[in-house]
Amino acid sequence: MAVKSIKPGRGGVKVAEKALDKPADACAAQAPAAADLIARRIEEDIVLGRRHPRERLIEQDLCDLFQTHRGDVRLALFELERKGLIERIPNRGAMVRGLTPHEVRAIYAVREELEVMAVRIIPFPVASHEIGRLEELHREHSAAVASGDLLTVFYSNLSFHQTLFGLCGNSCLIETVDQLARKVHGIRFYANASPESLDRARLDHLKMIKALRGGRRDELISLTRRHLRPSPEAYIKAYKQRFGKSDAAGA
Amino acid sequence: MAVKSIKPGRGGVKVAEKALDKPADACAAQAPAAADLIARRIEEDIVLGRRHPRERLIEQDLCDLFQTHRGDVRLALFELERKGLIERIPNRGAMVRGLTPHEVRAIYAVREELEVMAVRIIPFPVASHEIGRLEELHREHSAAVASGDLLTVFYSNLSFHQTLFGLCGNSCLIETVDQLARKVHGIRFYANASPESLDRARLDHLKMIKALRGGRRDELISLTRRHLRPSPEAYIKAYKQRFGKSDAAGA
DNA sequence: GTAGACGACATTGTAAACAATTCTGAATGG
DNA sequence: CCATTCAGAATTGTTTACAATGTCGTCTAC
Repeated sequence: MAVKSIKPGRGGVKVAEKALDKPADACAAQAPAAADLIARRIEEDIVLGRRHPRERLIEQDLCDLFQTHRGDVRLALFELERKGLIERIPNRGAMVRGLTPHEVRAIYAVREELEVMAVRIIPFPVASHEIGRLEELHREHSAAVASGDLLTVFYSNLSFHQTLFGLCGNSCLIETVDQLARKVHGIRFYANASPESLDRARLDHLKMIKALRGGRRDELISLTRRHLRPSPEAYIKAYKQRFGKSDAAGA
Repeated sequence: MAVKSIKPGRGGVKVAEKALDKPADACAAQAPAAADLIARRIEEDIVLGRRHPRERLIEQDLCDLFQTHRGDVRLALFELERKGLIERIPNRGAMVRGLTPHEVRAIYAVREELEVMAVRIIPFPVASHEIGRLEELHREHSAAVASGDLLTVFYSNLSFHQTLFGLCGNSCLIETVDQLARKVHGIRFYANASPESLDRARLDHLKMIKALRGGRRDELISLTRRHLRPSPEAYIKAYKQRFGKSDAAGA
């Protein structure tokens, strides 16, 4: 178990640095990570309800499913744990994790703060083609709502918001907003349960687009705020009905 | 490459779920992850300047250093990439990554928003023993500043802010604030270069404690805001002197 | 009939070996 | 003297096997 050969001669530090010098500048950020895709797929399964809380995630099963080796699956699992979507117990494995009302409230409070910040710093006026993209996504979303295609509803809604917040120009903010949204994707299905909720969301989007066109920032802000409210409430209501009133949360 | 044995009989889904049932409720959140510790150590090295930008991170070297196998090191490297501290190029390896002024500005803007949110929602009045803890950390920080012990300055400053924001009670917010702070730990050394900066930070902390004791929330908020400003400016100034004025950032 | 111990098995964690990729440096030819 | 090619080596990525751990069903003793 001794140290084999710390540096076998050739690759000194100076040389090694020089080795990566060019690519560092040239091809900047791009992550076609293999294991990352698996994490994404599993995350999707979880938030779309295809994998329910408490369900176990066996490494070998996932290997067979994704046609890869355990190294990548393990990697994905660790990442999902870090994101808080699954729980891992050493030597015992991983299982998908549910959210408590307390956590949901906390997350939504931060989401509201950051999404409001995003629309607050969007440079006005917004280019017409950007608004056009939002309108197209809105049409897609509306059609899905009308036809009852919940999966498309989910994804077009996601794209709408990503596009909207993407206008703010602060990459860190965009990333953080996205990250928080992901944490609670799963509970959206509680809010999407009723057709009225879906339609209200649809109308909110329409109003947002109009406010954006009219340059009415304050209206956009209050719309953003209001738009977030129903989801956590629907989830918490369902949670209490299911598990009793053991809330243990206040903030 | 065929499927070996997807489920060899014994461990059915139902049984498997039941297997993890108890621990799920009992031992909740605790991550003594082996690989996570390595990531933490490397991160520390990076943000404390012990590893400078462009430096390569060789898996085998890290294995020898941390006395572990490549699996864990790989895991740590992927996590650090995800956090944005290092850059990984497929088949070529990892190297520590510097921040552009553009990124720094973006991160600090979000930090300001969230840290202000944190102090805004801290339940007042704050318990006396909590303020006592802050005072103790402040004393530690002051002593370190006086003696010029920059490492202790760094860590006691860190603890001070974690304790302060920890008062807000929103776990998601605490986590996100911490995460963003980590991204820019490295650039603090630019701000810490001058003794005046250190002393100003020290005085800020003192004022924060006083505002906290006096229940003057507005003052605490403006202090929090002001406290964040000098660091990015110092970094950007140093960056421009070093690399020229190729800023490419505005927000 | 039930509680506790035992053995088999499923699963995770670790280690080592192998394959693929890419960098380095020298040799060759113009 | 410089560009190109080519072999060697370092490093990463993948596969496999093995060890460690925990769970489940059963068997035995009371």
